[in-house]
Amino acid sequence: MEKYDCLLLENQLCFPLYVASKEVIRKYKPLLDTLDLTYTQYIAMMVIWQEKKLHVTELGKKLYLDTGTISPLIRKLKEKGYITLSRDTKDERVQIIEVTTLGMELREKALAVPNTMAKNKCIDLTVEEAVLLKKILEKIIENKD
Amino acid sequence: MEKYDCLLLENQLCFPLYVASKEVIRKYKPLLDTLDLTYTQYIAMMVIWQEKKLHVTELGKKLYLDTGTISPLIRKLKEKGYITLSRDTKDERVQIIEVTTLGMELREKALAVPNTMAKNKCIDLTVEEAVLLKKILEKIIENKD
DNA sequence: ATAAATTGTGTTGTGTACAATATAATTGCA
DNA sequence: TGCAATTATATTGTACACAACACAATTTAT
Repeated sequence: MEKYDCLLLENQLCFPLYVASKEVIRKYKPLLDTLDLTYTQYIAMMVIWQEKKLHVTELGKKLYLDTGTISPLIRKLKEKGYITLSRDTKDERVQIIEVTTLGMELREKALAVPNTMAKNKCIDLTVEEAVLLKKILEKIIENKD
Repeated sequence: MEKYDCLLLENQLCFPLYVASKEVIRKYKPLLDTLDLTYTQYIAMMVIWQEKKLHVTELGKKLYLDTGTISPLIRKLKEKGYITLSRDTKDERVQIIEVTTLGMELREKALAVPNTMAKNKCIDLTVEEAVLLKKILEKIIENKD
């Protein structure tokens, strides 16, 4: 055991985590391109499809994203016509995101994304591995200070 | 089982992967700040500390990074004085990265990073979980087209 | 009621990421 | 040999990602 072993790339856990994350997002890219969505826009739309109507802050919290990321993101989704933005009359600071008809139509097309990912075995793990991986990742995420 | 369940954020594997990766990098940030390194610069230095001398393309391959990312990255490391850049006389296209004395001194300070991460249980997993996680992540990475 | 603290959002600056394109140097092959 | 293909790298453009700062609206405490 050498003194510098702890600084070898191959001994890091953070590095395969970082690479795997990017690789998986890369696998999504060709599918998302057909919807004219980026990965971040895609996960944002997932929340919006489910909630139909929510605050910008709620979206940021669910996605673990900063306002500096969320602000331009929702502007893009609005430009594409998938959402509308308005202010809460009760609290003028709050911006309300609402999905449009076009946005809900996109959901139908988006069904092809997880289906194709599964069919093409883009993340080729056994069910047990996938379940375990998800559990361990969630443990890391919960471990936030 | 609803038709749209496959589009729920909580049913994705990609999302916790993406969040966990960012969270772990976020944990490194205060430690890396003391070295005036970003996370990407840190993993680049790991390879450079190990190899002492290598080509830009080799570095990119090891880090799974594009030239568009590597180019400005090594420029920064050169500005900080941790590496020198020169051209291979045998092949003028090739740019050679070499670690400087200052770069090797940084390695000593950098030992504190993995040590502190471990001490503070920044990724608080059991040894079995960590080993398993690494193995599953590497399986995902190998599954590249 | 009013100053202080908090909340919700936006902006700016720095640093990735990567696709697409460009270009010069080198290699391979007819 | 000469030219096409390949290789190594750089640049440009788009889109995050987040820290730091700003600011207005709201809430809290006195």
